[in-house]
Amino acid sequence: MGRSPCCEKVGLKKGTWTAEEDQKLLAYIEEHGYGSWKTLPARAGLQRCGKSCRLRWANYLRPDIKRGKFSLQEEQTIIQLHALLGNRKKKKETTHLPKRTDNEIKNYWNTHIKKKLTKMGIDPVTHKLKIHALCTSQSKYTANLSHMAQWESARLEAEARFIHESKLVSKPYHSQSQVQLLPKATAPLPLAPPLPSRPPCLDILSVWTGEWTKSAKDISPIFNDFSPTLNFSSKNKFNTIPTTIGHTDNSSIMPIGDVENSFHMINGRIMDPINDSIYITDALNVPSFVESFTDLLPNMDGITDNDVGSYDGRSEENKNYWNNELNSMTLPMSARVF
DNA sequence: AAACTCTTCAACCGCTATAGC
DNA sequence: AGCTATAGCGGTTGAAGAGTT
Repeated sequence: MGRSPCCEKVGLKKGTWTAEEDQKLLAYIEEHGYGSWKTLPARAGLQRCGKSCRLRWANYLRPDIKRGKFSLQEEQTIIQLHALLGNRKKKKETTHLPKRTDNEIKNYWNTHIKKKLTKMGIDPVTHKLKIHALCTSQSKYTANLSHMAQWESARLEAEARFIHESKLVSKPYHSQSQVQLLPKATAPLPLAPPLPSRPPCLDILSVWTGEWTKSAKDISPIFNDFSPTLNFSSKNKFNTIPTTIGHTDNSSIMPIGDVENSFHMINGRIMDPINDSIYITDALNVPSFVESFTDLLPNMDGITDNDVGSYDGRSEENKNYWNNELNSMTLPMSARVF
């Protein structure tokens, strides 16, 4: 009762659309607009069900659709969002790729990205290591990639929490972080919750970028010495590097500049592997986490690398997006990874 | 050049969510 | 509150083209 009969049941046409049908649908929508898909086919003179017309319009005839090969930027956005949101959020992905249809994104994920991740030894569903991959001749390479995929997945979860927590703690602790800039003789800092900075880390997307231009054979040597600790590098264009970091006892404020350092992440804090002490990032020099993270989720159509520097105007919109996303997302304790 | 296999992607299916009565 | 109509989503299918033998 509740469902409208399908095309088959009412004897309507199915299958590939003809140019003539397209023309009829376009002409009708241009004149009357779309909506009320149930009655539209009859009024437009089409032997199709409304659902078929709606899909044809949404996935093919709509004038603002971008066609052709996906760009690296688009691929990265899809992977990033898939890692965070999973399969059931194609609609969210289309909001970041407004000129691509959900069907196109879904197809591209299934036929290209999923396959490529699998080839790299990464489970496209969990973004984690596929056990059997370790048995292959490229075991070290695939293990490294998988390791990074797990870190990426864990990082995304942690970052989502950071946003949430930052909404609660960022203002009260701003003054404390400023104390860090004072000379060593000032009062010791209290232990603060992690500030909403984005720790630099290896990024699976960087590997993906490499895959665009290099074969696995070419890039595998880079990861031969990959260790269980995060390898921080300022060379990654996606990372925002804090200019200073310091111990919680304020005994030193250590500039890191271009120096590569290895740290552990424990409970969302950056840990010194030698002293096992906690670093606090300099909030004055680090963009808010929301700003740095949402830089990974650009609506970049038509925007070149040169434009990125003046792209700050979107941050407010993106903050709102991620706030909404977090409000709709629950992060159980079991999901905590650090 | 023919037969076969693989890949891609438009279109469909079946389900859920939601609005309106 | 319950029913119906409609929109929209994820999963799947199959035709067509590309690639391989």
